[in-house]
Amino acid sequence: MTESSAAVRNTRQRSAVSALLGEMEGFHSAQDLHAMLRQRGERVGLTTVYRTLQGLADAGEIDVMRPPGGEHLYRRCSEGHHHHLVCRVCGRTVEVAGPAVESWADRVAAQHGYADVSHTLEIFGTCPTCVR
Amino acid sequence: MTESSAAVRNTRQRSAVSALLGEMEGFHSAQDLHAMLRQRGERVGLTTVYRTLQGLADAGEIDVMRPPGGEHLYRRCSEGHHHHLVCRVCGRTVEVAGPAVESWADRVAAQHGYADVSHTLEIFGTCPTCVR
DNA sequence: GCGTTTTTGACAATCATTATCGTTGCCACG
DNA sequence: CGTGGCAACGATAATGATTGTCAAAAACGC
Repeated sequence: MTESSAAVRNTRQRSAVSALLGEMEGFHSAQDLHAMLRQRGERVGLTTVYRTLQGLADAGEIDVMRPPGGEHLYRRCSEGHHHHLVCRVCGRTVEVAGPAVESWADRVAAQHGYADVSHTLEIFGTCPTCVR
Repeated sequence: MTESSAAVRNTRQRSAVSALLGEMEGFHSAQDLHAMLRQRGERVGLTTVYRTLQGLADAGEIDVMRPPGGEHLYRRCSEGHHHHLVCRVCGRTVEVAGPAVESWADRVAAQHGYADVSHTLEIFGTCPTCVR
């Protein structure tokens, strides 16, 4: 503890998870990602996948979504803050940005005296393909 | 089967859950509600509480929230569509309405051709009391 | 290279929710 | 008023994702 370094080490497993997310489109569950890494021959423990995903999520490098289905879905996505429009049939996802919503949320929270504000917003619908 | 009635029967348990929700403020988990019913002497099974809550949620009579913590929280709340501003420390909740957000979500979804649109929005912050 | 410290990973534990399935009670009709 | 059908109930077991544990392995700084 005499050290003050960041203490984030660069490991093979972390790179593998990060790389995989870089190639993937759409959302995947932790267990999905774990299975994919296995298929690739990467030897990574499920626990580590969870930990790595949490770390990345904390660092803001990936996005987490909690669909009604229950399991958490992770995805590497563009930097800024944004939300998702998800097809409830096929799962196709569109990233949407809503500056108006952001400011509205902050304003409302401030009106009630709430500080350190964050929010989650997800839009569900049926995409054009699945409607037909 | 010759009948076409709605087949929603009026049971003691359903009334109990509904009544309890009517008296409660704030959000409570299914298990909380179950425990409270027990304390009152109402004999209701946990399974039934879950089923009833789901039914009420489907009917739009109560609101469901899925905080990052994991468990679902239920609350009887005002009729119209609205969202919640929740203190992440003490859990105090404020109902907020955002017509602008509603229309924005619908508009964005429509732009991408999505139909049958719904959305979830929750705002988290630290309430004035907990800030100090 | 060496020691320290983080990280890993197999497994068990947790915990809310859901399924099962025999029993109970509501409701309608005779 | 009695009865039969059918939905609801409820105790328990099952599910399944996530988190905790802890010894062993690996990475980083020197």
